[in-house]
Amino acid sequence: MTRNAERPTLEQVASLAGTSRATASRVVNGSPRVSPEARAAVERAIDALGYAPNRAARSLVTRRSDSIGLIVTESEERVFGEPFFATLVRGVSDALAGTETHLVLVLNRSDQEHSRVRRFLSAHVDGVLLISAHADEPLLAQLAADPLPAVLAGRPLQPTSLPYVDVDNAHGAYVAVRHLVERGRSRIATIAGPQDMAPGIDRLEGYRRAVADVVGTASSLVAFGDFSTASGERGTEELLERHPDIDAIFAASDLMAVGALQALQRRGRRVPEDIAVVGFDDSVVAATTHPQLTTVHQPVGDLGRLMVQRLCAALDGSSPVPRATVLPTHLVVRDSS
Amino acid sequence: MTRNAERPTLEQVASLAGTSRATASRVVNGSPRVSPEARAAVERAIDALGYAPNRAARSLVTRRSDSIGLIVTESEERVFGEPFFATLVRGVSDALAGTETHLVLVLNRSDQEHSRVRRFLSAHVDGVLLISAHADEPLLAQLAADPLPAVLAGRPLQPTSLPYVDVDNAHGAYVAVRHLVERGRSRIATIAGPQDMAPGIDRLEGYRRAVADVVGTASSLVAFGDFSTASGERGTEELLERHPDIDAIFAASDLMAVGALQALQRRGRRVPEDIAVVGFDDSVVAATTHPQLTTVHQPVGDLGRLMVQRLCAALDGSSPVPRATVLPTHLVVRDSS
DNA sequence: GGTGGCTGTGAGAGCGCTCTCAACCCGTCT
DNA sequence: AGACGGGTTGAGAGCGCTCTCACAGCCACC
Repeated sequence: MTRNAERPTLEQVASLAGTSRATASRVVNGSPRVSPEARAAVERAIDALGYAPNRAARSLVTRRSDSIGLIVTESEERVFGEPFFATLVRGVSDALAGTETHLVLVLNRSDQEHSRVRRFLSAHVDGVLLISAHADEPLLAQLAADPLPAVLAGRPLQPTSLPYVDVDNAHGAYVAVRHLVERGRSRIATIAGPQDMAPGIDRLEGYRRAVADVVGTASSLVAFGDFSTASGERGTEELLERHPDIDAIFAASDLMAVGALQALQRRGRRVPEDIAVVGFDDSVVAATTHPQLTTVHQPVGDLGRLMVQRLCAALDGSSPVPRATVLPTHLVVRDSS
Repeated sequence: MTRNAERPTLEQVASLAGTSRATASRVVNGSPRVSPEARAAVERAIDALGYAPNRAARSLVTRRSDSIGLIVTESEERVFGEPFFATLVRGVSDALAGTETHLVLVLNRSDQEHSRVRRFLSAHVDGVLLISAHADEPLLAQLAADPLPAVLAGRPLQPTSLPYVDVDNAHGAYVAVRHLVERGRSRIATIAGPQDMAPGIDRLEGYRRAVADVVGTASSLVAFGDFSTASGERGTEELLERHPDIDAIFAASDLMAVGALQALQRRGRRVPEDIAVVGFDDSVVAATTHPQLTTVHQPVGDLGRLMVQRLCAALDGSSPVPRATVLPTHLVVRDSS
């Protein structure tokens, strides 16, 4: 384990450059108070030795870790469509690319690991990005009480002072339903998501607002699911039973929309001729169904990027951090509507 | 940024416990050379103060970072089915759960970031997990030359001394084709993946071996794709044109299988009645197609877990690290075959 | 009663870095 | 000529921890 025993230190750089360690440090950290000659000499020495600063030593004195934590709670991967996690991580990584900041990943599974996450938080990162679907996420309270800067993915359900970045779920749903109306649909039902999760609530609200905007459209064509394919099937069957005359379904997730397509096909209803279907997420599956799914796209990569930006702002205290940032969603029209 | 100014140090723990810093350190690190009384006193002090060791200070002296890097190259997320990344990370995280080791994520996008990755490697982690599809990945050579322990996901194409963990692509393909044979299919074609990637090569090899096992089966019913849906469509059309009488297609990825389903449907070929289709990956989309896709499941979570185990073995030098570890794949039979 | 080993303990060095502080050089002003 | 000020520099402390080393205490043995 004692690798890199030969890694050069700042001391060696300084002595090769013929300066003191302090001056070498100034060069490494880009201080302006260094003469051009000294700077050049140190830079030459750095190249010659292949010097890279020892992060631990630096952290010890600066009291910064130069890394941020990405905490993902268990349920998340199941709830969001699969591209979500990878795309978000990509966005976060993008935003971090120019900096020296590391991204430390913590998947928060069970309660037994909770203490681990806590210690982790307080000791090892400068800030935290939290991805959590659970409304009752105890970490939220912990983070709010901690001086550690944190940014949430998605609107939290309970009141908290922590800033968050979200996609405009309500407006996305609203636009999806308006689209169905414009296509001439008048009996538009929805399969809503869980009502203990912000996306579930907000997408249903968008649906309701759009339906209320249209005079003469019934407003109670709602079934509830859990974002899964199976629940989409169940929801569709329930809707067809209660309201056989519906001519459109807005599903609050692509997977539920897939379930709807399957249920409709089983019942012999043609999509989009008899019933139009719109999903939400613009996940991989949306392009693999038959017919291909009209769905609401959410800018997940931007979500990650913006979370980092907000966190960095909080870290260096340069600019005030807005408590809420909401990114626009947009409709992707394919063949199912 | 000067948060946690009040974080307790080992010194404070020791003084509260009435011992020296050295003894407190022994307790923290679980040394057996401490009397029960001293241990209890220190533990009480730790609880009272809410002490957590300063990682930077520890790293500085131990010369370990207690973290490992997960390096993912750009193309990867596109190539593998979407659940791949999340599931692998989950497996890695699982394996790390009991330890104090952190997981640092690096997405290696462009060449300009290459130097960043290099510095990162040499300075900040004890070991590396590399996920890379590219055969010509320059990091491979760098890692092989570096004393930094590394474990690869997937068989590397060029010869290297680095250990890797892979899933049994060839056998998975073999089993898939044998399954088609058992279902009575005799004109079995394949849409192979890119031949500059190990999974593409190995899955084709498995197909060829299975076909060779069956006397009287033609062996040149091969089209090539890039694992994407679109390439699956193209490959299917190409196959149908060249060999209109094929009665089964083994696609080297689920997405290509989806493309095949779409192309077949357009041509009015029924699946599985006229043509059976089998995919590879057991991704989310496999369960959302119509008919649902028979596919080869690969234990991606186990892949991650095992990579960590191999890396840890390399780190503590306890046991020799096998150069290759291959995990079994298995067929998931659904409706398309 | 002395020797040897074995256990538990504390003093102290030092990991590589940043940052404060005082010193220094040199040109400019009184 | 002396005082002053801005720019540049180096000495040195110290971040919180681990780990070596020496030593004190204790038992068993000759």
